[in-house]
Amino acid sequence: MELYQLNTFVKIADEGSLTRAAERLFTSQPAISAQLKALEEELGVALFERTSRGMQLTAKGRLLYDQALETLNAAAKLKTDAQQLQHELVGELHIGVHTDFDFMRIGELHRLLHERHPRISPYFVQSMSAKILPDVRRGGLDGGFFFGPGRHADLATTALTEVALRIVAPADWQQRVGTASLHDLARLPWVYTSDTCPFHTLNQALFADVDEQPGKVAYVDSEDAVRELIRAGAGLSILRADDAERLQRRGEACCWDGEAPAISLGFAVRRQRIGEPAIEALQAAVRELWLDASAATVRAEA
Amino acid sequence: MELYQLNTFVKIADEGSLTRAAERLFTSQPAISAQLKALEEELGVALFERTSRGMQLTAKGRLLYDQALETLNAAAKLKTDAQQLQHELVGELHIGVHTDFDFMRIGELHRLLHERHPRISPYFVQSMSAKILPDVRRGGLDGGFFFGPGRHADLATTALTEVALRIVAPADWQQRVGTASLHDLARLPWVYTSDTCPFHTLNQALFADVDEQPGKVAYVDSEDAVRELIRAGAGLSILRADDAERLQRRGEACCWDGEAPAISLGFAVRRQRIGEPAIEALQAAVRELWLDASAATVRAEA
DNA sequence: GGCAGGGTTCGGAAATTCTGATAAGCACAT
DNA sequence: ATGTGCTTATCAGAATTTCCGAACCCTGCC
Repeated sequence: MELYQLNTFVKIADEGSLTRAAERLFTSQPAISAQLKALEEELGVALFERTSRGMQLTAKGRLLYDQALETLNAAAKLKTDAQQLQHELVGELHIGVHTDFDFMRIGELHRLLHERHPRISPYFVQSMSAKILPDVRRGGLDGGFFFGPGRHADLATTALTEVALRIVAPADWQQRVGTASLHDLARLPWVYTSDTCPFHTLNQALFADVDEQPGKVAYVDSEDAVRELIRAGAGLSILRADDAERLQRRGEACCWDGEAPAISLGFAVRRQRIGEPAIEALQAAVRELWLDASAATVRAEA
Repeated sequence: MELYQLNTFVKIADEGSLTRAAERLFTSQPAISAQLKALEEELGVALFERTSRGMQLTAKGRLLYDQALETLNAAAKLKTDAQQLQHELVGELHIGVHTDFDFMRIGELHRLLHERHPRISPYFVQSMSAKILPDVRRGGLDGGFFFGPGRHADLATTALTEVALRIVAPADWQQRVGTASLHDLARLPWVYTSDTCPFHTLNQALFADVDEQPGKVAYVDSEDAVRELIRAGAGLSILRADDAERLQRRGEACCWDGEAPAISLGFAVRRQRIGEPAIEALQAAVRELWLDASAATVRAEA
């Protein structure tokens, strides 16, 4: 039993005649006669009554007609859906996000992707720069944001912007930190997210001139934890300037007045996968969001 | 796009391998490779990712897999349903009933037919002997009950039973009718259902000896109307004995004490259609109900 | 009785599908 | 590195299926 047989079955029933059905199917009358005969034999049911004026559905034929139509409709839908999919991007994108979702404008990114490619399901996974880049390289993530240089032979990275940083301390350290020099700060206890964290690298660069290594150090595994330790008075840390100033406004921390270097925000995908439509779409959306002038304007207005 | 292609699509997806799918489909690996290729080209969608260890559904393939399965299931259901129908009787039977449904045990007949042939829809149409037989001959009815001889070259009739009749009169005619002779009755007004009604013929036979024709006559078109006219005091009529006696018990009529001939109850189908399974089934059910000893017993017990 | 319009059957042609051998790619073990 | 074992892709020719055109049969109608 094949679809073309069901189709001729339905057409014969609609037309009530082999001859007319043959015309509508652009074939010869004996051809569809044979198709129908084969179908009837396979089903073991006489679908039509042959009269001298054409073909008339039998009672059984009428019962099966609806099911034939259903089957054909299911097949037709499959085909049109497939051809719809032809030029669409479909699938999942796993995207590593290394810091606050709102700062990273993940909502906007999601909307952008969904508008252009409604059949792509993005998964945003919170992680750290230090874990995101290896995950992208290994294929666990399709793309990811990161701080720092991010130089890898097999990663294609896009520099998005520079993010201002500040050195923050617990709120009641205002006295100790206010006028301190870098040299002074180095003696105080520090908190990092991990030793592969780009902030850590940055820090070491910061103290390269000062030949003094930070005193007591705590390692935690998220920026949330850093903020918490600062609130708890554990030590200094480097945070995004906006983050730091918000803490200060709330009285949960104080900022060191001196210069802290900016860090570059980037987005990485595997170099090997460049050319894949979904990867291209992802990169395009990220670039549009962070680099495109018009998008930036929209953001400023919002 | 054909069902066999959808089937191999699904099988490949299930097995994750062309080779294994080929085995399950009892064909060669190149054959299904070609089938899949043709399907993918027609849909314009890559359904699988070819890896060195087999075939893996793409995201689009996964979306279309369900629809392919649905289509195949619809087709499979069509086929099994057809093969189910193969040995079933399907269709409508229009059956003419010329007198009370309960007396004709139409409920039992329906139950009998439905048990044996659940896909047959019987339509019981109330009519009169005089209309039923021509309708059966013309094909408007598939079968019908009738009173009287029912001799027709193109009808196959089954004699079911003899039905006792009685002559009834309005309740307050007790005096006029009680000891009357046929000769007396002939002078009184009569009511018939129609002049082609077998009762009418019967009546004329009844008065053949008596050379006196019934006096005033009313024609109506149903037994209900006859009963109504008797209640209204319009005239005499012939009714089934059970019917007549029931009227008498209720005080709505009185019965003439003399002999009234019985009339034969028959069932007719077109002779030409003997051999058609549905017609045979109908005849069989009617005969079983009216002629079969065991069925008669059951009726007596009930 | 002939005609027209319908469906069926037939042999040969055309198209499709299948097969078996072969090639080529990848993973894993040696 | 090399070989082995697995996979899928491709090809030419064989096998099968489907199709066409011409016959034929049946029925209803003139």
